[in-house]
Amino acid sequence: MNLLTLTPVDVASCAPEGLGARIERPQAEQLATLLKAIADPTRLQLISYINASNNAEACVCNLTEPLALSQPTVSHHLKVLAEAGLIEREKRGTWVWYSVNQERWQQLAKLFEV
Amino acid sequence: MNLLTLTPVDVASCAPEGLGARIERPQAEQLATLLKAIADPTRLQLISYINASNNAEACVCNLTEPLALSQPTVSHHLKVLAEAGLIEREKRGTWVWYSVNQERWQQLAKLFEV
DNA sequence: TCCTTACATAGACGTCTATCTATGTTCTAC
DNA sequence: GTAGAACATAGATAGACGTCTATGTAAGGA
Repeated sequence: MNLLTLTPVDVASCAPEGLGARIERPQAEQLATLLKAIADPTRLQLISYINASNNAEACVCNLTEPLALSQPTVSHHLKVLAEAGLIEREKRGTWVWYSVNQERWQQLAKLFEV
Repeated sequence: MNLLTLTPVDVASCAPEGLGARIERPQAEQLATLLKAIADPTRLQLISYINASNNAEACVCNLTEPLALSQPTVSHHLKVLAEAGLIEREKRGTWVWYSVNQERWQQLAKLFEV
């Protein structure tokens, strides 16, 4: 399964019941796609750094230095997160501002409800 | 980072504040290890199938057929989940019974709290 | 118009992962 | 103690992933 070729996912419809029932293959694949997006230390840090910034938004140039990664690498991870719908992208002039999609983030919590 | 060489993780200490603060590298790596364990469609299905079984436990031979996977492949995935502390293993005679570690599962929900 | 800055894309490379077949181990039954 | 059943481990292989360097694109300023 390729992370980058899959479309964003409606989490609420993927796992409306948490672990209450068997998860069948298509839903399991959609959920795994979403979880793969955050199952990376760099991307977890990116999300938390964005969220902890002023106005809970950050541009790429604010993230490369604290993470000690090249700009293309940061862009790559942000793209993965954006394609999973976990962050949002807004271009303002030369800068691109990223923010966490709080609603989608909270939807993920439903998977862990019993 | 190798999933199988890392020791289980205390989730509560990893992400006690959800996204409220920056996640630093060591914690990000521990969390990612845990998330990688469930960021796989087969393992998500295994967890849900185990949990939906009688007494919320299942042996390997109950899981190979519904998932259409070989026995060694199922064993491999169960090992990954067990090493992450997400399922527990109990040998009774010839059979080995696996069950979901509900407490740890719910701890993961804390990551998604705002 | 040209330069600089901010960001994205392309391509390459080493590592990790998911699966398989083959084999080992442990337990029960006869 | 031998045979069979249940499960684990080992080794191999194809594909995916994270990172980099190099390059492209778009916006702003002199």
